Amino acid sequence: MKEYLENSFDKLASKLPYLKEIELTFSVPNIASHGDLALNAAMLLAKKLKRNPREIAQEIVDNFEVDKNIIDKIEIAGPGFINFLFKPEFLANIINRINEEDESFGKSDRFKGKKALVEFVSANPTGPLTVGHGRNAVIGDTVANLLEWAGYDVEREYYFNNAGRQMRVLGDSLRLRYLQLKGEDIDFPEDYYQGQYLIDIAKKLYAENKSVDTGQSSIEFFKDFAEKEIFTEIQNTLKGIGIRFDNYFNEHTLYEDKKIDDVLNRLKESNLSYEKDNAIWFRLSELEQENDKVIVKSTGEPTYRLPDIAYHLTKFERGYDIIVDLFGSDHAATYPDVLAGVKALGYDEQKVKVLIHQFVTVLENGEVVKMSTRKANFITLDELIEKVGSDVVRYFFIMRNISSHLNFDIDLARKQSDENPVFYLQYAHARICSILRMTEEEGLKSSFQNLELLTHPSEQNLIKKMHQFKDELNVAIDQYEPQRLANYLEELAAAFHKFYTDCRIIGSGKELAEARIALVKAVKIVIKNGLTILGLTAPERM
RNA sequence: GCCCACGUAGCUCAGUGGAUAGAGCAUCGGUUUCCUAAACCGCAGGCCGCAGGUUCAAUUCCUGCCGUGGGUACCA
Repeated sequence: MKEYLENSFDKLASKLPYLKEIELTFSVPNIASHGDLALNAAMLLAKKLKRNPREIAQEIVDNFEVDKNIIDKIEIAGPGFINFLFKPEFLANIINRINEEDESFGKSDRFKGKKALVEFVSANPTGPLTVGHGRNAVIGDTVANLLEWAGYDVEREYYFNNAGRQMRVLGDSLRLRYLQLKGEDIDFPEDYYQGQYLIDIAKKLYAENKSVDTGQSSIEFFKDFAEKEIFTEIQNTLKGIGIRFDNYFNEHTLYEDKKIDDVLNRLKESNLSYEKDNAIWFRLSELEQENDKVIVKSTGEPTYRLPDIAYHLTKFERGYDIIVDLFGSDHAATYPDVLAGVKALGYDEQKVKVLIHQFVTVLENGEVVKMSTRKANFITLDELIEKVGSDVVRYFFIMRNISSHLNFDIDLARKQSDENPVFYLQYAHARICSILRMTEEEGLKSSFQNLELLTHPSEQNLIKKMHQFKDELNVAIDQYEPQRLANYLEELAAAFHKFYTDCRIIGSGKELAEARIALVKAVKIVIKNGLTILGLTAPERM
């Protein structure tokens, strides 16, 4: 219906040129008596035209060509709102469309032919994924799904670093655990990786081979072994919530492929770097940043900024139209430097969309669990999936605005598992499937012949809700706000459950019953598609 | 100190500058001879952190303050 008004107003603008001066936004009023869509243009124009807003509204309405088959009523209300009320028969046509388009209802080709890269998770293989990584993983995958529905060709990428100090400590931690298994009395350093998972890996190694060389030069071997085990584990965890990556990008290849040297040379040529105190500095103060920062330490080792810039250049070179980076707020400080570098080297940094999600606070037994991979004290994503299931995990991580802190109360998610919103949505779907099974037994079919019989307020409300699906989807896509879709689906499910209690199908007369079946099938499709985008299952029975 | 995000009902949180600020949970009460009660209906619950400003209109935009979290390294 929004589409219809937008097109109509495009035409109207040639008669009333001042309409071109403002952005026309049709919004769904929160009070039903205010119509189906409202336009606030008259108020916006009042000042510009120095005229009374209600008078302008009247002029707009007078010039608007009303198609009686589509629009029921136009009203001017309040300070100058123009409220449009649509003909129920017109609105009901969406039931046909949804049934026809079926599982592609909601897909668009707005960005057809465009390539997108979504980089997420990107945890280094030093331990199992935690709950915090879980939020990142689910948001990233859902954003990728949304982009796909908007027509993008999307690649999911995981960036990692398996070199450096962190990984050496990991390797040495495993070496010491291995020695402990051999019965040696080892004083395990406090700043080493304390987690049980490394003891388990040591046990596995020990079972395979009891005489591994454990001299100082063996750290590399232990590192490799730990990395391989941990990475396998990470991939299994991700598989458990339905996430797969197209690419795993190893930071190390940036060195092998001379990308790092390349960046260094280009910065130097552009006079954006200089040497001081034996280190190489990045002249960020020339790039609207606060201070210059070190990119190569006096030890010769690069700081994280250098490979990050080199990595982003490869993203540009690979020809994506849009580059999405997702990370937690603890990394929020790193990206301005990287973007400044990218821009200074001549790339369009506008293509990079940085999404920063806030932390997850995990509560268990009423207490906040502090997360640290290094310390043994963390809850793994695996444990969480095992406790509450993949669907609940995905939904909980996506149901809130990504810039809000998220409280994940494990006891609550588990204990109230039959009262949480995930099941509310899924139950609506299962209920419809059940209805369809029953009506089939009764010999009733879906029919578009008598959709005008769907006049009950609950039916009308349901139809109008379905009209909003694409709008909500577009907002979720354009604003990178997946929680929009979750909120919408809850509203749709509520509208369905209300319909279910108000309107029966079996026993309501063949014509009405068959129209209602068509309606309910459409709802099923929308819920299913929504759940699919969110990465959840749509159960047929519960 | 400085930078970023957040602050909405008892709790967890929705809310593209618009009309009477919403939902779930928790509390209390009601609905099943009938397609799944994992549902529906009702009661109650609010200085939208505080103070200014912009606007015809501010929970929404701007400034300051307070509170929470994160960042502020030749750690990533």
